[in-house]
Amino acid sequence: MSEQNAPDVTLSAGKGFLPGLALDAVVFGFHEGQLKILLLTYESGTCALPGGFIRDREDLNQAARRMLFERTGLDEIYLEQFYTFGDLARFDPNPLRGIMVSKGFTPPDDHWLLQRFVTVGYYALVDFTKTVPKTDGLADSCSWFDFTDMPALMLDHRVIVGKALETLRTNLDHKLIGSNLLEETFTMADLQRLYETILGKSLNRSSFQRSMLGSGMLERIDKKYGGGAHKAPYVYRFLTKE
Amino acid sequence: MSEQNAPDVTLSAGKGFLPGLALDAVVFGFHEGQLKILLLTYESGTCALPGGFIRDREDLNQAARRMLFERTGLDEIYLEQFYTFGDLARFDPNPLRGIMVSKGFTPPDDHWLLQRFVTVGYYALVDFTKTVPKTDGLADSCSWFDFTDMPALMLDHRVIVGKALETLRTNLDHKLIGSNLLEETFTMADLQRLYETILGKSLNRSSFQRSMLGSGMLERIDKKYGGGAHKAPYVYRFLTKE
DNA sequence: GGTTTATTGTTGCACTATGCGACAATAATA
DNA sequence: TATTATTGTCGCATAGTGCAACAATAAACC
Repeated sequence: MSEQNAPDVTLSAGKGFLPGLALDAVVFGFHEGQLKILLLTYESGTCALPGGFIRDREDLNQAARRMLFERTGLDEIYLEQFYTFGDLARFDPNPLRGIMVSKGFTPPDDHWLLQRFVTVGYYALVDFTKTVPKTDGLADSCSWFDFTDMPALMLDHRVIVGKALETLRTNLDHKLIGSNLLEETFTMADLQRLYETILGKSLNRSSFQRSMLGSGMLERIDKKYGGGAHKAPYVYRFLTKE
Repeated sequence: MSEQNAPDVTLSAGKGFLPGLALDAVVFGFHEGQLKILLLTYESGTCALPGGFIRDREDLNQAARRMLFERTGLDEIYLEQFYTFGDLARFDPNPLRGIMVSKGFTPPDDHWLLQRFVTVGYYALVDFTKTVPKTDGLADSCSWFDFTDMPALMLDHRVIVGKALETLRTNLDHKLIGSNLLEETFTMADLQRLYETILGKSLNRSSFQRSMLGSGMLERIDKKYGGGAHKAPYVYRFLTKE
């Protein structure tokens, strides 16, 4: 749980929000051959997933979209709920208390944000180039990190990230994951690098090309010149935007 | 959400439980070629999924196991969380109020069970022959229904069942679903019937047999005599109990 | 301008997985 | 003893994929 939206939320005694329930999002991006993740950093030094709370009269999934819009400036994000984390062990008020104290606010022990929270995990796929990360009230910054070079995260957020990646991997073939992480047009090499990065293993080039072309998801558009001292690759676009 | 465990829970004002959060389980069984589902029936005529609440000092998944043990008498159940339902539209106190009234208890409008609940969905696979269904405080009975002949369900429970089946289908190959729904030993025809029932389509017999044997999951044990006027089939057992 | 270099698009071959049909084996029944 | 229904297995056609090879070619180099 990343109890953001402070100070308004911090001071509100939780009024207007569902009690004990939060949501956290693993926001994936892809840029220059690197898988990226959006994280909040705090003055106290810790890092966390962007998260939020659910309003009294708001769908759970809608709350996730609202929170993501606040963090990324993006509407119509590819978003999927993947798991709800409710272990008792994730109940530890200290990290958040430290953050609040470093912001000059010393909460009482029974502050609503310091109670036990169950959190619903979402993962989102966004176009890195179109995202405008924006911090929330408590955090110091909201920014991209290389997935392979992630800092330590608050509470069980690392576990949440792990499960998100796992889900992303198993969904890679069936859902239009590429079309949400890449820009409008891309080369076959771009697409393969994305797949290899997500799966964490290298793929055979000709097999990959054949299967992608055979799937009928791609439209070949142009040729891309200026890519280096070699044959110019075709540029593709996804046919099926869902 | 099936707010069971009454009357104790009903009258407790929700003390000792996480507020606004419930869990519901889609319990699958398989018997005589039929997929089964465990449902609660109420005096008021409605039916619902077995469900429960999470204690203050209890893991979410542990609460699901506890609730399932109470309903089925089974420990060590194959259990998987698949989705959390939090639409505002599922907030409708009337069905539950009706149930309580039919039990002779007229709750105030602000009764804790009549507030909005988010529910975490689980599906469970159990050995039909070993299950001893047991009702809870509010329900009239807890019993098996043919999956193909399910009554109308309370609130959005039908949607929950649908998503559970969907998850079950996609997991059918990768997880040891057969070993949890069948008895210790079975014939290849039994196993194929299970797969066909879950997938909702017929499979080619020889291909199915070849792929199952090729997977290395099965151990051939005996021959089963007395099955009819035909060649006796082999009896198999799953090698990998996880 | 000719040559080199790196990358791309494509094809052939081997291997595996699977749908489908066929056939012999066989346990109970008539 | 013959019949019947079901089972275990095999052969063939087809689709998908890993791997290697090869020609095409845009930029860089001399």
